[in-house]
Amino acid sequence: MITETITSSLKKALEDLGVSHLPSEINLEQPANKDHGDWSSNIALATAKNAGWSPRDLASEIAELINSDLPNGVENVTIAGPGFINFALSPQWLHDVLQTVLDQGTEEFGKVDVGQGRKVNVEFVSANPTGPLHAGHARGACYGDSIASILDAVGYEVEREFYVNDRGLQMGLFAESLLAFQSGKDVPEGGYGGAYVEAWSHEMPNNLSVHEALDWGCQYAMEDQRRTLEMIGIVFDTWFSERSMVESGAIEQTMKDLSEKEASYSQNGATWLRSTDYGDDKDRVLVKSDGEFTYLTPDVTYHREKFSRADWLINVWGADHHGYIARMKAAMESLGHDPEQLTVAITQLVKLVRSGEEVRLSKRQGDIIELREIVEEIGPDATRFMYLLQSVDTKQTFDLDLAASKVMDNPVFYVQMAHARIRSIQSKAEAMSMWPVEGLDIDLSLLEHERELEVLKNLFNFPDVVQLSARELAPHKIAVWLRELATSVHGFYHDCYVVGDTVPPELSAARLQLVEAARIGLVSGLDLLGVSAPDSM
RNA sequence: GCCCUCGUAGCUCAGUAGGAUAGAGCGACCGCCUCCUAAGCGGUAGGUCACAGGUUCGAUUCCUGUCGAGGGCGCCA
Repeated sequence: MITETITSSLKKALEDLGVSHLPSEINLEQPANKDHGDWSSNIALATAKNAGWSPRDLASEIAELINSDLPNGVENVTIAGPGFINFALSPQWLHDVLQTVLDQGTEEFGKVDVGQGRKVNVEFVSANPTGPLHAGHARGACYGDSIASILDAVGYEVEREFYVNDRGLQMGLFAESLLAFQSGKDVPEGGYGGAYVEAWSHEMPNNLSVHEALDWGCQYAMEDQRRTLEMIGIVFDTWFSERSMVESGAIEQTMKDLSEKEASYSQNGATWLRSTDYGDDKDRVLVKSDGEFTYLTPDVTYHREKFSRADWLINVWGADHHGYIARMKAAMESLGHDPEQLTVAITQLVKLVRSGEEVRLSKRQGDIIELREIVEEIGPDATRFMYLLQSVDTKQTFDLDLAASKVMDNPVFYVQMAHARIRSIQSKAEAMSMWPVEGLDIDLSLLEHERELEVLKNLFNFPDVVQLSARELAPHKIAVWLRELATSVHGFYHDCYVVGDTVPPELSAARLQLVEAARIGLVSGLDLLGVSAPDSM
């Protein structure tokens, strides 16, 4: 690859000049400014001081050495600014990129093997089975599914998991609320009064015990949530039941083990986790003085169970749960697990805006905005793309009008449109028997238009973007890259006619190759976000 | 009081394992269709990267502090 050629030429020049103390890796970057060449190195700036040179002199010597024996594909080397070394390349390297993309196709392009088959468990959504999924669940749902896809692409063995809180106080209240609605009584204190509870209660068979109503309600809610998630293409491998850990005795076992490791103690009639031993602010109650578990205890058991199935655990939690991280890590550490192998990704809140006004999510009134409503309003693709467009570290303002609009302002349509245009070109070429191209000699060196090279540069970046988004668990980097690729595709489309009377057949053939590579790029990126690539808009 | 995530163009947001003149979309203004989707392309205007120190050849990026926004600090989940 060309970048390796450049770095080895830099290394050789540095050796020839007697510069030691090289950094472990020589980094190259693509300068924003085209006057600075195709690739740039700051190695002279980084090493000059130790070597006793001025950065600019060192850069100048390096450039002279490389210029005297230019590596294949490099046209010239110049220095600029405080001591940057800039490489101008012939377009050949981009034609190589094109060929690689075509050879790899959508199955391979952008995939690498940094995970090496290690098992990662991504737990997300995990909403209580006491009602439909609402807007607040959506960001974590889209995010969790996308990072799972990205980790899969970089070689991890991924399990998507939903933790079902099918026992405990909330479930009891939910069951009683269903029964109350069914028999026309008042909802119990702290119960669920939403309109959906009343609607569901009419579906429920009569004369159920509280226990039976709980089972029924849990199943009904899970089924409702599963269908909603399916609407946006999210399918879980595992739905893990909290209750199953009571029945199997796993929770009791965990209590016993914590006690044996002296990670827990009794005080004031309750059992406490000694979480301050591992950096938590205060110790936490595991078993209340009334004998009931707190929510923490099954959850600790659950995480421990997950560790028996995976090498790396990722939890996607909302910002309101961040205070919970320390105690969970402390619990895992006291049970002998490495807290570094538990990653908690926090998603900040989303503010929904419609007609320029914030959509209030008032759960107390029961008038929650259901995720289903959003998907029905704007469609699954817009739902996923809009949620993933932005870093989950920042509060998001989600404009429902924009997401629903079928105009260029809408990023998802902009990207999908690029794909639709490509398919349009391909079907036209197909009708003229120019595509697919078979067995012909295709001269990719005909591709030297600025717009063509721009598309190829973006394609070149994709594997790095995938790795970076995996390392940082940041799907928005994929979304941003897709917008850039789409921009270059629209520019190419505008300035470079592919199939037509005015285009020489050899150029058409070469451009059709580029079009196919761009298609592979768009499909590959969209796939990681769970967004479709339609043939027409 | 302590902890977490933020503060970048009028708006919505990228960018930062330290790099050259800080980017995109929208909105505003000005151009571009006999031909593959004008659902597009190009250009102009718009910034003390919240503020103040520090480290560095170089800081929007790293460190400290201040201010501002949201979230968290339960024998609730």
